[in-house]
Amino acid sequence: MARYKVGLETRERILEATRTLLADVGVEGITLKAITDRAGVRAGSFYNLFETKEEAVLTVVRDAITAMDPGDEASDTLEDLVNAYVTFLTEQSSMAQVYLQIAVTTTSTNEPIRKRIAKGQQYRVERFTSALLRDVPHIGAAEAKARIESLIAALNGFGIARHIDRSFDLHGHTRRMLELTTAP
Amino acid sequence: MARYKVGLETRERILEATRTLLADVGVEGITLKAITDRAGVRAGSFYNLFETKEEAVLTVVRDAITAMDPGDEASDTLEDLVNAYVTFLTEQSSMAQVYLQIAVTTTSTNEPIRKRIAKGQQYRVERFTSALLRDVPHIGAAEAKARIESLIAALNGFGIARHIDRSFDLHGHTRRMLELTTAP
DNA sequence: GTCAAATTTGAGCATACACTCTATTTTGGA
DNA sequence: TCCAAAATAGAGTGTATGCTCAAATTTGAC
Repeated sequence: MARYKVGLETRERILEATRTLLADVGVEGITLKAITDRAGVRAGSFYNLFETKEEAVLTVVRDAITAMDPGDEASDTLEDLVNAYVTFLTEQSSMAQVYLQIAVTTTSTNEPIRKRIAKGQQYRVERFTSALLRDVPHIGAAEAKARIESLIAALNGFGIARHIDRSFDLHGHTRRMLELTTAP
Repeated sequence: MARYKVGLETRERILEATRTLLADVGVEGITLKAITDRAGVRAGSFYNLFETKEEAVLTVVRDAITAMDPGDEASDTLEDLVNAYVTFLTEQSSMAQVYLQIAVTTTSTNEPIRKRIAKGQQYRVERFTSALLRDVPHIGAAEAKARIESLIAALNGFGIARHIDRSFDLHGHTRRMLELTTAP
């Protein structure tokens, strides 16, 4: 448990190294050597701060899931919410990358994590649905929710498409999807 | 190189074991022991057929990418193409799962594979765009392509959403997305 | 049934891996 | 400056991992 300032900084360096390795190389590239090399520390330092390598990886995974959770601002329009999500996908790219990887690879052996992700997605659906109903109240709650579920899943698909092909027009497709979702 | 019938069958068993392990456990669970246990063979048999573990994994990856490639039928409607894709996502679930995992985790170190996936996606975009233009010719080629890119990325996002949450209505959302895409 | 080719087994090898533990160095407060 | 707590380095340990290789078994054609 880090107490001193240098320990806290080392911890953060280790987590950042783990995160960028996950994003860059994938889970198979996560060895202790790769983490410590990237963080600029040695094994002893690592184990002073984390009990196991697994603990560091799980911390990064939890951070990524938490980072993808919507904030609690009460006054956002759907457009603001969508743009914030897309901005996150593009600007926090290693965090978003870790999140998408987890979302795809989470298996029955990782049931708690899968549920955590599903819960975050449901929360996002609720928040985006509320925002949509403020914009177009007459479409009804069930229709609004269905539209938002499509929207959010599509945005995740757009994030992946952009990863595969850098020329994918993430903002253009987001705008199109937003127009279709908010159509009266 | 398998010559006898039993060798060919063993090879297929090994590939299937590798594929289902990738889908079930992810790349970190791919050890030689896990593969051979699941395939019901021993290490020597494995290495009679594959030079390295990596070769077996890459073969499975390539098979998954190839399986996701659209077929060459010339007369399909967009609805047929979309339904075939979605059926594949749901019924060939370990193959689709491997594909989505590869798509998300492919990194700069796997540039040839990323390009292979991007090429397959582009081909799918072309085929689906042609089908859309047969349905609604007046929207123009650029608009049709943009709509199809959104559609395909969204379908992939739907596949992931269903993986996270089994209650995600894949067919319902697909239908909605298809209607929006084909709107005049 | 025979027999050469193919396949399979499994003991063993080298090494990468996660981790321990002790000596040394650094930090931070008095 | 002192000193206890915290942090760090790195040699070493045990084991999991990918793979080799020779003996044994099976396959398939004649």
